[in-house]
Amino acid sequence: MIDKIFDPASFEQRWYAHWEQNARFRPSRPDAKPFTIVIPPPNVTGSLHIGHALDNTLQDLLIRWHRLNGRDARWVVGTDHAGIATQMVVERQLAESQQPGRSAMGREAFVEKVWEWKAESGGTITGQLRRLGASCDWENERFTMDDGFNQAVLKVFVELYNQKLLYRDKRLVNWDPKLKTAISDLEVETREVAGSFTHIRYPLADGARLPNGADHIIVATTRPETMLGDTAVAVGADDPRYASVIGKHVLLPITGRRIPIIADEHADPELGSGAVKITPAHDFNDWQVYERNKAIGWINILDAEARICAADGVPADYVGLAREDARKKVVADLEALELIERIEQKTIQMPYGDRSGVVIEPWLTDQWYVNAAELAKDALSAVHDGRTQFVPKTWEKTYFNWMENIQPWCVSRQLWWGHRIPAWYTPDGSVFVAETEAKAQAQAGDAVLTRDEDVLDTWFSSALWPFGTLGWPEQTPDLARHYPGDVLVTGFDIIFFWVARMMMQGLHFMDDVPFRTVYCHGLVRDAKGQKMSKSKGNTVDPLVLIDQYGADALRFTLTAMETQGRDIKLSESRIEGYRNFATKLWNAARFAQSNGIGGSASPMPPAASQPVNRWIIGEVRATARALEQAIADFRFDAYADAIYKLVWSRFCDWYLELIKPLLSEGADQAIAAETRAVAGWALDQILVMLHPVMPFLTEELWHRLAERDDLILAQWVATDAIPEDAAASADIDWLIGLISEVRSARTEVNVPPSAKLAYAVEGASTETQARLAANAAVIERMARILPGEVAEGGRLQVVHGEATILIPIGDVVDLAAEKARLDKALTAAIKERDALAGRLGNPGFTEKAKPEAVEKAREDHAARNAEAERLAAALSRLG
RNA sequence: GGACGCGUAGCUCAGUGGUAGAGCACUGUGUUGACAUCGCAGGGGUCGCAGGUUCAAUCCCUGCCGCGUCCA
Repeated sequence: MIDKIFDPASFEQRWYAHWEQNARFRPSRPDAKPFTIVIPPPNVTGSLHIGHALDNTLQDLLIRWHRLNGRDARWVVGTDHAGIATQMVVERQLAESQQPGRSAMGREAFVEKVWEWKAESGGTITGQLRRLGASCDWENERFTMDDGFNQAVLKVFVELYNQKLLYRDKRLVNWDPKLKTAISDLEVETREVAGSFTHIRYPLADGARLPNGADHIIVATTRPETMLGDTAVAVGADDPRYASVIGKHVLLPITGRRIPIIADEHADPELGSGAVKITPAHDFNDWQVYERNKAIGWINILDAEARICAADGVPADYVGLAREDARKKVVADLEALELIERIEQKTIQMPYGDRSGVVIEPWLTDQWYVNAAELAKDALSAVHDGRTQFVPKTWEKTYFNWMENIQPWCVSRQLWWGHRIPAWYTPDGSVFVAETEAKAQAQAGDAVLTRDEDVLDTWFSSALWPFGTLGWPEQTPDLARHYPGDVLVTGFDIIFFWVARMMMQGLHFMDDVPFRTVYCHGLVRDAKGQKMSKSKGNTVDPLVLIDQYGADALRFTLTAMETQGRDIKLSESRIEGYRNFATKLWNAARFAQSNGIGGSASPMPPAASQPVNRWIIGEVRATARALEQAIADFRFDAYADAIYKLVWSRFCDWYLELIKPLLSEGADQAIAAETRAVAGWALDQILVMLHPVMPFLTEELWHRLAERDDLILAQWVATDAIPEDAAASADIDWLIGLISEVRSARTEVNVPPSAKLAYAVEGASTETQARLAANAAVIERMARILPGEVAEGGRLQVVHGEATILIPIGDVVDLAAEKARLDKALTAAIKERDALAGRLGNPGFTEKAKPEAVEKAREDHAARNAEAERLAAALSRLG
């Protein structure tokens, strides 16, 4: 029996364990068409946040739907080693437990610690995905640092190197002085902060003067300390203020160095003084200037932690100062020299590391780069020609824009946790790249080799996820079968980080796109629309919501709120509402069971003679069609809405109520049997259709209603085999309309719900009379009226179609209220009738509008006109 | 500065070239042994503003205002 109380916690985890233990997530379907999704691998350090809940709910919906539709559905799962994030977590833990730090314990011991940590804590997120109901292929769970993946990474690195698409280069990188590693452009976020713009006078050397007589050039900077590394001052070639001093020098204060005045396009005469200081080693633009004017050279004045280091002209008392302290000291020293023109307070843009939160320093180092521009070519054309499609399409523009302006990708990181770069150096600096040290040694001959200390950017391996997880570089059957994947579901925020790079690597190494469709969902925000963040304290923990409302309710909420191209503002009342929806279905199933309605024997609808049964079969069919369309269109909200309406507004509100008389004692046995069969079938189809969204509840009810195989592997609704039944729809629509109107009329004139009244009918067609007779029991039950003697006097008049139902209510009647009610209905009918008449009277409409629109207007006009007449007649009878 | 998105009921959001919808909230009410996590009935919107196209615009076009995001 189905319990009276609906308690999702009592069965959710039980069903998950059952499915997983019985290999339900990946049934053997060798002959079926594959359907493949690769999960965006969560960080192994991670715990499930609401964004994961959304992302994985949508993926699970697709996977379960296709599984029900007979596909060989495979959801490839695993976790990402998350280089920086994981290293930070473990380092923090070491610090908290007073253990020796990373550098104290050394590389090998530290990496060992991280593996230990992963073994202990790395399973958190996968456990949480299970709570959500994610039906992943856990038997083939992968990790971006497992043996197979390591092979893939090595092979990709070596091949790209041999193809000259990956190279070592000395250039400015985004240096994170806290983490002491290079990071990529994408890991830098620009923030606006309050800062100052310091205008400095650089004295001209050798007695030179500007045309205006000045003995100095004014340059302005937000970072005065970098002047210690200046190697030139640039001015516009045609700038009359400075043309005469180009080629001459200034005496760089504090350092005493002479640096040249050069002409370069970087100096914009329109901006400020028109002259700019050039610090090639600490500014991206200035490095470009150096590239055009190599003679000026460059001077590095910062160490890895962004402290001033010893360099040409840097006074000894600066060495070792943090950049902020050096800035103050430079300003103070310049002030003492009376070389500060002025200091302007203004908002400035500063680069910050997205992980460390500290100011990023452009720093000159040797790093490994991928020639992303080359790899981007095919990745661009693959989207242009539709081999991969973005949904919603608008994200394609974002993708194009970035891909068309892509910069070399810095892939080396000065970390210990990650894939160590397979490059070896000889003492004289020659480099050998190979998959193993032995192979490198073979290339290097007798030379002593030292391996590169660095590891690869985490995204370097993530980019291989769609094929690395399927066994590549081995040519496995899995790879042949499941690459390319069908859909990638992800947040738009990682289009650059991940999607673009998977496209590049997939096309390069597999010669095909990694997925046919990229579905980008929005961000989950709090109820006020604020981005959720730990620092704001407005995060919601999906696990808490699951405990409170059940995973199904959370899943339904996220599905219903996922509309294309919009972020989700999550409100708890919505989750509560869908928990109530689950309760509603639970109770409907309980009712079914108590009336002898059980599981159906076949996916085909039972033979049905009764209009109400034929009608619900049609409603199931229409809903299944709508759901199929919703899946085809990736309209998750439409999926949720359609099944919600069927369950609540059709099945529960009407069907179950309409069949109650058919099941009552003394009812026709054959009709009752038919009704039980149809009701059982319809309820089963509801469970099937709802299963992708609410897997736990539906599986539980599926088994409570009958003993049978699991719902997760059931068959989707056989829509093709179900004919349309317009006659049944017309019958039931008429009936629902009648009951609704009678109820409404009763309420408006304050007839107590308990009063059961007699009625007569006027002007009814034979069809209507037949319908009234056929549905007498239901009309009595739901409208609380039954045929009887109708006396003159106060009566309620309900106009429904061509018929008017007369319900005498004698002294109970509130004549004024009834008059007002009819008046209101009449006014509405007249208003619409006249609007339609106006349209039909307009030759422009009748001549130019589509014929079917004109026809519909004529029909509507006639119907409204007739209704108005009957309402007027009813009013006049009232007197 | 460039690009994109969004302004529809009190709130959160669907939607359509031809009478505007849902959930929640609100009001009134409780007859039927599935369900008060419920039922029934109801109120509430010049669809941001201004032009244009059209027989017809909330929907298409242009401009403006407001909000947001990404890139520089």
